[in-house]
Amino acid sequence: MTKAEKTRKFIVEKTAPIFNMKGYAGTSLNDITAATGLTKGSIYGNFANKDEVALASFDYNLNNVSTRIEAEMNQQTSIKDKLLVYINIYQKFIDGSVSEGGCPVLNTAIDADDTHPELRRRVLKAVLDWKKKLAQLVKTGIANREISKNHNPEQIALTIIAMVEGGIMISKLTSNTEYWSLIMGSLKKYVDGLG
Amino acid sequence: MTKAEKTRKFIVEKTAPIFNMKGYAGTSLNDITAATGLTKGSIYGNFANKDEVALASFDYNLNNVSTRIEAEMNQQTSIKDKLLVYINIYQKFIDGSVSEGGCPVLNTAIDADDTHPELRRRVLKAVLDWKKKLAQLVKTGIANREISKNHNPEQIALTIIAMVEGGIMISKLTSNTEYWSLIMGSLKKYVDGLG
DNA sequence: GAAATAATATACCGATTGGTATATATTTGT
DNA sequence: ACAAATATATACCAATCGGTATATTATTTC
Repeated sequence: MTKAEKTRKFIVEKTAPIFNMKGYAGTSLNDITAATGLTKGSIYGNFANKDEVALASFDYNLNNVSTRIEAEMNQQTSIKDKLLVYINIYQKFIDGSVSEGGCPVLNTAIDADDTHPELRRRVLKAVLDWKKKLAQLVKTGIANREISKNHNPEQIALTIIAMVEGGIMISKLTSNTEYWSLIMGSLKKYVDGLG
Repeated sequence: MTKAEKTRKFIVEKTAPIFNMKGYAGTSLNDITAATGLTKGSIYGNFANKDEVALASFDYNLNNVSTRIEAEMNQQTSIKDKLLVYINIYQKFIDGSVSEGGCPVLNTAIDADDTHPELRRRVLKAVLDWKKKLAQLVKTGIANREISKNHNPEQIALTIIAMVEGGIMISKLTSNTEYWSLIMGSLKKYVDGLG
């Protein structure tokens, strides 16, 4: 790994949480230099512009989250338990240990959908990939007879995503983890009821 | 209504959609003057600063949405139908006829939770009020025997809010109203199952 | 309708915005 | 170790940021 690659990575690691918390417009180059201790010249030696830093930061935040989820899923054997991994990592979503500032998919979707086409494109892809992955799990569950076949995999996938993201919004805003537990309780009942 | 009050209202009406779309940091005073056709002097003659315009805009957007929801609820007789009014106004949420740029509760929660304490306070109150109202409806439904008594009203309220807001995020991002229908299909099933 | 008052426009302020040209270090390959 | 290449820092740019003092124009009130 060359020096520049290391620096690029370093910049992204320090900057990604800021973009996740403050959004694209709310994050200034001054924020970036302050967080990294580097100068503007150094930032622009490694990135063409603020957009490139924001996009790399989103990719980093997304990768962080999805890697963690995937690892958690791999520890589960049944499809239903895989669909429910979100319940157990709520603390990490809310306290910031996975991604400071909450879920980058939710944050970026709201931040960018009316303002930043390229960022929107990436988060759109993230949501569609997520949906696809969950729907595939459901299909496997139907093939396994773990889930009864009268269910629509896409609908289940979308419902899970909506409950998770809506739950993150509520829990983060209210700083109330009990709310998260209640919403996830409904999600568990929903998934259990698919059998 | 004095001239100044009219102007204040006019400024908010023209500016509120911009704040809803672009967020607090993303909306500049130039945006405000461009949208109203007024000058900066006129804006600052009616508002102390950008914060006041943003707060008034949020109040306006929130009032727009909750007035519309309340009207819709009043047309329904059963508790379950009241809990499901969100389904039928999805078009208005997504196409912008209720509030351009999507749901102001969701947008402002994400925009302000890490950046703007006063705005956060207001949207927090909005969510808690919403939860309280839905929980109260559920309690009435339990008293009516429309909903069975083994249910937790607060949990039901939170679950509905999460599904609605998560559903708005997904539908708005993907511009796919079919996704909204599928998620609301799950919500309907959930509410119907409370009986 | 004139005087007092309230509302809007003009012209400006310092600070900050994203971005760049160039000089100075620092790595890297030999 | 030394040159060539790369990476970082300095110093600057025009444009825009939120905000204000003051002048001008409407609107009330008598």
